[in-house]
Amino acid sequence: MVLNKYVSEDKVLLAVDCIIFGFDEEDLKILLVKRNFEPEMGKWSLIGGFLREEENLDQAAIRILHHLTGLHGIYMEQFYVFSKVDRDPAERTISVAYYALIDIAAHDKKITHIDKAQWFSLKDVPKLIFDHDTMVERAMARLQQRAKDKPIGFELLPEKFTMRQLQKLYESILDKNLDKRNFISKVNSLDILQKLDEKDMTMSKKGAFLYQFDQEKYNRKVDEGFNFKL
Amino acid sequence: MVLNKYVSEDKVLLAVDCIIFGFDEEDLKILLVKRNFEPEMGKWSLIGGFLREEENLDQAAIRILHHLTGLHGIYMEQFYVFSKVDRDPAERTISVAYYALIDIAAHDKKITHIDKAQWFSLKDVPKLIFDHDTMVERAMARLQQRAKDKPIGFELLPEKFTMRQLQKLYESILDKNLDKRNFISKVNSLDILQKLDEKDMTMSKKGAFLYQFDQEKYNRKVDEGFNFKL
DNA sequence: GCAAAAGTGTTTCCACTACACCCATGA
DNA sequence: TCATGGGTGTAGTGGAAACACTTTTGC
Repeated sequence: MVLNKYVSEDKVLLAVDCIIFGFDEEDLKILLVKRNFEPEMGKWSLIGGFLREEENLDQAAIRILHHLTGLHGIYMEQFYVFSKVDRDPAERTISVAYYALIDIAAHDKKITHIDKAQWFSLKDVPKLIFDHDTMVERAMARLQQRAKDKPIGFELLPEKFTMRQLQKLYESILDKNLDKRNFISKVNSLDILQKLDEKDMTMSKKGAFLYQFDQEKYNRKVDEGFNFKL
Repeated sequence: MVLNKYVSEDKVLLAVDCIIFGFDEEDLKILLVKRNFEPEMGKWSLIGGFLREEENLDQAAIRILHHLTGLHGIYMEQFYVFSKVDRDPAERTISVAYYALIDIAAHDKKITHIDKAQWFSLKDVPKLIFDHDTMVERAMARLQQRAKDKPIGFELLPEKFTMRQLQKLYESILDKNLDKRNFISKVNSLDILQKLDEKDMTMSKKGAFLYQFDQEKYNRKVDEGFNFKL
């Protein structure tokens, strides 16, 4: 028989909040919703929900993201817990924050059906409820850090993309301009992209070659202890 | 009036577990205790406790560390949340893991009064309860990462230390040998140490100069956006 | 005088940076 | 023919790594 020895301890509500990053060829954005319950109903907020008895936090994050956006198979990573005593005025709530990376273009139809969900450029994020502003800041910092040692950028792009798109994405994440030639040779040196025979003709008359992330090659390199730095 | 709209949500126990790193001139170690309550009484465990209503997680971590070791003013950092459904067989418990860095020598007297607390070399850690092994692994990974971009190593050394000690510490953390000359010139280039006129005579006939971390200089450099990399 | 740790510089190499021109095409 | 974005190479610089000998002094 297993005794419950913890009966005298306080229990708390454990929330999961998601910072959903997207990229639309130009700008890094996050997805926000108008909160439809009290407190702070009608204000802009991250999407979130509560952990349930039968799931772990990763599962909760996936469930919440899926429930509110219809999206599956999204890259998510837990990055920090926010626990200020009065962060939620309604009740003591601890929130585990996750960030998610999605390709806006591929999933836009699914998302836009949601009432009151809207993409905001990072430069242009409104005041959010509770400590959600802090969460966004911190998610951004973590994303910048991660971008430098793991090729997560690809999660934000369509399966096929041009070098130009990739560069613009990294410029958005790192918030600085990069040199075209240097960027390309760095990326090529990683040797994790497949150059396709197709071209993207939407951006120029000449057309730009499309590339594709090669997950297998990447996995092999990770196994070999290859040290990614972008 | 603020309504509690969350009444239907599940509440959970939120634990804090601490991976306490120490360094003793030779080896990187962690502090473990023999658990004195059920379940798993008598097995080796990280120190931990539960979050209380009136505190945030950082405060809880500080309280728990202080309560079990008598130590104050210790460097601590939250690094991950563990939430597997059955991680604690007694009851659903989510654990927020912190790592702490302490100077064994300076605090050893205080710590050793604790029943059943013991330092273990990292190479030599026994099987721990629950998922504490995973926590230790992950803490170690985080420590290695942090050591590279923030001079946290000094938290593990006495106030005054020799270059040799500092090097051995970094060798322990990074788990690889470093070149003496390269290490010293890298450290010197950071320009955050004060060389003292004193020498440590315990390790050699010649004696080795003692150094001291210069917090002010460091803070100034951080403000100036200096990019630490060790 | 020798063992044991402290201290000290130089060279090599590679990765990062800066930088400018031609190409292909549709209009 | 020209405007637009696509594509390509090189030289210079700075930090990281490799590397060996002399100094001090207690025994």
